[in-house]
Amino acid sequence: MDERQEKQTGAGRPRSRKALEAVMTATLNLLKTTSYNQLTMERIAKEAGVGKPTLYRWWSGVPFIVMEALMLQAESEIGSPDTGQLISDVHQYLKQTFRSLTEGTGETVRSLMAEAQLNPDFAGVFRETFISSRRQTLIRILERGVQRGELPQNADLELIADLCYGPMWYRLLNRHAALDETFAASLVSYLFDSDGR
Amino acid sequence: MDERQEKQTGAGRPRSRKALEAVMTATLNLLKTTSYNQLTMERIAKEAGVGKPTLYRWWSGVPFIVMEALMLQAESEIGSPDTGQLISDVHQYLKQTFRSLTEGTGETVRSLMAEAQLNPDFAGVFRETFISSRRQTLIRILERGVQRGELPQNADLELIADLCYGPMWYRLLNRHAALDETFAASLVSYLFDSDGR
Amino acid sequence: MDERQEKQTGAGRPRSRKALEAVMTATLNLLKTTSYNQLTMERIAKEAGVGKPTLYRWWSGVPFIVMEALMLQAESEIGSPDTGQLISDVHQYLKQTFRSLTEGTGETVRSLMAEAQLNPDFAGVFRETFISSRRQTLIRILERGVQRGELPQNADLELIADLCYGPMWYRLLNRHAALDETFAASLVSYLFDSDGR
Amino acid sequence: MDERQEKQTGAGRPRSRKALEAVMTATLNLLKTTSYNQLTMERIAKEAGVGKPTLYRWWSGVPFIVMEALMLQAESEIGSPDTGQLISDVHQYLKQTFRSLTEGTGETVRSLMAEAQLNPDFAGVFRETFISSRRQTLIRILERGVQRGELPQNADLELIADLCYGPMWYRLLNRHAALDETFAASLVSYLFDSDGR
DNA sequence: TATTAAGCGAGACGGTACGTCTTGTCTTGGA
DNA sequence: TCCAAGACAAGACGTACCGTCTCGCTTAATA
Repeated sequence: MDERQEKQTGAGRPRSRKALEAVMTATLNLLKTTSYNQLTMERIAKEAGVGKPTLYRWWSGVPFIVMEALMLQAESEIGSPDTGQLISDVHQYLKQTFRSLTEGTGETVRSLMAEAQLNPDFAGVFRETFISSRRQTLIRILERGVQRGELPQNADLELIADLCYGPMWYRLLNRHAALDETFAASLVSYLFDSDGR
Repeated sequence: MDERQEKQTGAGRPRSRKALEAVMTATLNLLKTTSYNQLTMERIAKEAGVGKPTLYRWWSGVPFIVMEALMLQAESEIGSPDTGQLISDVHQYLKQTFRSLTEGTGETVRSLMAEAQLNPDFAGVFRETFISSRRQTLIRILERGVQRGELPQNADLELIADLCYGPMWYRLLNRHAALDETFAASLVSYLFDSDGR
Repeated sequence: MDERQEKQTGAGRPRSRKALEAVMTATLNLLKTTSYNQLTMERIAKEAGVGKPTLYRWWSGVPFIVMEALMLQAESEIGSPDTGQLISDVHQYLKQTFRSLTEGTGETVRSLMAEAQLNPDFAGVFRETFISSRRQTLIRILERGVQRGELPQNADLELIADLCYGPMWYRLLNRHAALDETFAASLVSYLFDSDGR
Repeated sequence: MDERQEKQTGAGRPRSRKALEAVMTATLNLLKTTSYNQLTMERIAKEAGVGKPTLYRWWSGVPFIVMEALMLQAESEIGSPDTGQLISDVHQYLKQTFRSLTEGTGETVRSLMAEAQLNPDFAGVFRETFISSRRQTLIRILERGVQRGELPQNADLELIADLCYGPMWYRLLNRHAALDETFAASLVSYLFDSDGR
């Protein structure tokens, strides 16, 4: 994922791990006190005590830095539950995800999704790095459901994934209702429990 | 929708209809050839042959202009189908909406949603003016379904609306799959047809 | 000097004397609280409760209004002394002029002179209307001195006028020293009193 | 005269000599074809091929740039004559000064003096940098006259300086008569030659 | 151990867009 | 018929960031 610290062919000073860490820390600090759209390369550089060229050497813009900082922070915060039952796996997973968004990173995640719409260079990276991995986790949970016979062999897992993630993103972005446990329960119930209708 | 030209309390030159129209036209023209995030107040002013202060007198920024232009263009493009049957009403409505997004305004709508994430001043206006009206249309369709007995009296219409709009926005923003007729059909089938699973 | 309030030939609403007076009053009021270069046509119009086009109908810019207001205010504030003696006439006249500048209009007069440098349209009017009349007053005092034999028949009165007014303007504009009575006395003494050297 | 390029405390890209020179050249060029009050920061930036922030980094406005350009151009154009005689020294000095103003920089100098009246930030700098140095030159000439006994020990040199510079500025600003050699001669004669009256 | 070249901070650079201000003209409706 | 109110096109203002560049200092692997 990161070919940056290798090479080191001949002489010369190696790249400073310290600078990278300072940037990540500074970014997370700034996100605590200011909103995403107030972040600029200049501010991050100043806060991290790092030169702008250093920033540009390793990242091509603010959203790339923020995404990396976010993934570094949230690393393995959300696991993949395996209770042996589809409904409770999905329920668990959604609850975890909602909580993570509500309590912490929601604002920033919203901003990154927004950035991905406006910045084509970032869009691809964001989807393949950030979104895709989480979607895969859900798809794997669903696949286990198919194996167990809880879903039909020909179930459209992509559609079901959209039906789980779609409403989540919709509420996250549109803010017309909370991403709380009630919502997770209703969602799971409506989607998987025939009696829930 | 626009109470501005009514103010006209006493004296004073009234708002120039010509300038307003020039701005709307220029904005739509620019959107045809450039992407949303290349739009600037200055470019719009120049294209419309209008002074910047005139722009700022009536709109507080690019997204507000774009939203108004979009609503003016799409006025009544999407109707509210009434076939007498819930499933086909929803199907019809989603198909219409998807087509409108796919063929024309999708790019710009995505950008406005993104803007709403990054620009708090715009967020409220966007949701209350743009999103809300369309959501109401769907809710009304669902209510008719309840009246006809196609949905139970206590059905959670807000949840169902989220399950319709959520996946749409998710695909629009995340671009991992098309907003085509197949998707509309699958969605409706999964949500309302017990045999569709 | 002012052919504006006459005519009133046929029908129609007569021109408002009230508006003119309001402009003059408003201008003088504004000059009490703000500096000349903060004056704008718009601010004067607002303060006077007058439309901008009305302002432009009668004056072509801020300095023209200010000059008229100033002359209206200072009308006959400075007389032409006639003590029967050249030296005391000039001394008297300079003292009067210095006092008027120091106590009141100095700031504004400085600004008008500055404006005349930057604004060719104003330059001519300013010199012919404002400066010239005062210069003539001094020249007349000097001529009386020639008639009385206090100055030689071939005295260069223009040069002497420059020697009186020049230092005054120089100190007014350059502010390196005060325009006080001592200065008036020294000036007269150096210029007219052979023993004063 | 310019302690800016010496700062260079530690790191950082040093001030670009090229940019500085381009600005000076562009300013002098523009002054040849347009009048001072048509000069704007934007035009200078464009003509010099320099960004506006670079201009504002080093100068706080148009008059500051113009003054620097003028001083750079006129550097040591006017010397301090020393003929051994007061009258001819002053005469020489005034002739030089008049010629410089008449042939070249007069227009711009007038404008700067005007600017100093309207712009308090500029006023101080202008007087201390531009005016003061020239006044000192004249005062030194007069002091030599005192040492030689051509002027009394207690002569008021400041007054005499005002009597030389005052009429010059008066004619420069008021334009009622030329700044020619005749004027220089009359002035010197009236001020220093008892028989000249 | 000394050399040496890359990485580093700082920050100036040419640009672009911002949102505000003022100018002088115009267009209404009310008096 | 004249006016106040104020909208209009134009364009300069001074600021904030952008992404690139040029410095001189620091630092660690190579020789």
